[in-house]
Amino acid sequence: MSAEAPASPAPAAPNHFIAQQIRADLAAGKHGGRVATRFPPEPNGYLHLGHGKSICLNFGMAQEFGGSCNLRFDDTNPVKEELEYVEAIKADVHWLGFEWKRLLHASDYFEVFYLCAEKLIRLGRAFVCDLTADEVREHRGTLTEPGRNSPYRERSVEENLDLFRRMRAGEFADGSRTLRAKIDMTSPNINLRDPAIYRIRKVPHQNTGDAWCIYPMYDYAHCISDAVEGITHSLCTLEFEDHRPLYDWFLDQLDLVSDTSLTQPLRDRGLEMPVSRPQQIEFARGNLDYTVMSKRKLIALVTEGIVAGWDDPRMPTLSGARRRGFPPAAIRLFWERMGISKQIATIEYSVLEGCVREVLDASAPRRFGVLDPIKLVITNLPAGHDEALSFPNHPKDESFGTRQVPFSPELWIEREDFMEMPVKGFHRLVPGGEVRLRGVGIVRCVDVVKDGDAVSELRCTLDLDSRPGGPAADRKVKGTIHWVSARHAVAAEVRLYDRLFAVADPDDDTGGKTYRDHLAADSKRIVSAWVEPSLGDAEPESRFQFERLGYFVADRHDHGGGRVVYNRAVTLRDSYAKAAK
RNA sequence: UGGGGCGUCGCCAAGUCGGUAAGGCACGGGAUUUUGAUUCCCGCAUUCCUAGGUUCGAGUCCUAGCGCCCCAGCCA
Repeated sequence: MSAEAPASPAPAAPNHFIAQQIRADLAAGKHGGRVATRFPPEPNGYLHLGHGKSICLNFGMAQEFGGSCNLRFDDTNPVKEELEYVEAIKADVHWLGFEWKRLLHASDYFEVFYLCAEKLIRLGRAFVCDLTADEVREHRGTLTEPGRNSPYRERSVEENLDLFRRMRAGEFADGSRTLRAKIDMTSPNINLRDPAIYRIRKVPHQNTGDAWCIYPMYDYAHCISDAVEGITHSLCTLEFEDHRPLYDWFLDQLDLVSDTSLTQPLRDRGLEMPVSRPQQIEFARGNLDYTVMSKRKLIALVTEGIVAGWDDPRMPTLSGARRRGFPPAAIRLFWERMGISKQIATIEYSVLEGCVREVLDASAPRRFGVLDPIKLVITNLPAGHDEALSFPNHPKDESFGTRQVPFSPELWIEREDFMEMPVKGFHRLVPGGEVRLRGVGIVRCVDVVKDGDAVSELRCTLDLDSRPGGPAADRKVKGTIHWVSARHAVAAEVRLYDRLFAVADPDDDTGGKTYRDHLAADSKRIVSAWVEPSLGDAEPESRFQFERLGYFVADRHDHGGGRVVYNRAVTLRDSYAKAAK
């Protein structure tokens, strides 16, 4: 778990429609004043930024209203899910800054689901169906035509009970039978056309091993899980809106609140939780432009080697964002800024970058690094001059303290901070011109040494009176540039990341294109940089502002043990570059 | 052509008893600045998908359209 502080400044209380609903429920005395939510990922992939929205919402609402939020793995389909993802998901939720009340699995409730199914059968509300998957499809009808009843729909309760028990006992082959709810094959809502409740899958489950060979379907398992966990508000995305009648139907038939026999298996195991009658509320998932978020495409990026893995800093996964150097507070701020509504919306990537800058501006210590070096020699200082200059670690926050930065007459400066033939509006170093070296004083470029066409060295004189504390320390010059002492500099590998996709909507497949055709050409560049010594032994995952360049993070995996490796999270806003366009 | 949703500024998003369009981001302009960063000012929807209607008054109510998203897994 990370040492990240939870939210920084207390944001205003959210007032979106879900918060309003919860407030109203609280005021009406529903659930005895309790608020309980849950984040229910299926452990079949890594969490991405979109999941972040759901995490922030669910944990955020619990936090806001003095309630609790559980982490529940929705592990009802053993053929798709892997234990490997479970640990990654837990780490991501923690990293984002949240703590669950209980860690649970839908599979914790398998015995309850089973009891509930028998109850449904006894109620005459469920039946064992022998139709094949194809036949079920034929009977279902279409969007505009009603479906037809299964020929097995009118089996007796006794026969259904017998068959269902034998399904559980493993007497039948995979896919040969299902347990189905008996609702209405003519419903305009296709979800209500006798949906499957249980299917036969003779596959070992990551938690229950081979204890079961029948597994419950999502619609059935989810609402019961919510109820037995005492969830009060079950928040999910818009596509489940027309599943809500089914969610309510199961719960109303089962009446888990009064029928305590159904939850006895939990109490027997010491899993004591208040049973509730939860309410499902849907909100729009969060989309980000310039990125793909579908699990399928994310997997493809990884398996096709387009990126270096799930936590490649260009990936929209939470682990990718982490490795990129995005602070968790920035991701929380981002989703808070987007808000919660029912409008399907795609937020601009620049909003995310803005949040990262905002959080990092306040929290990242400043440092010097030169990514594209050119030598600058100060000729009026003894060659052996060696001095330690004191710099504040943060321009606006003294609590960050100061640090010593070694200074000598041979420096590295950024190649783009010098222009032999300056364009108008260029405020940096030019032949014969002056510029301030941050914290050093004003230098004048007296000579340009070239190697062929390429500038190899700038020879400058330092105005000693302009040094800090000197009589001309306040003399104004147009520009200030950063530097690193060549003698003391530490070599670093710096990875410059940019957006993975070149177009705002990589999912747009008009003209037969795929997201692969929209990949940006230069989303990753590696440069050899010179950085100030203090950056050499920083802890992995420490974030800094390299002055005038951007925010960088010491790579989680590759930095340390002799290697100095930084990833660029985001550049600084650059109004000069923007104006030049 | 069935059902469920959604349409307010470039991008998000408030607007909840109908009372005369919040806020954020982006953008434009200016100030401060030893980061062309940050910060700070100022500007930025006579108009709410369209067309009718009700009303003294409509983003909010009514009617008719239009557009977009989701649903026909023994996936979640």
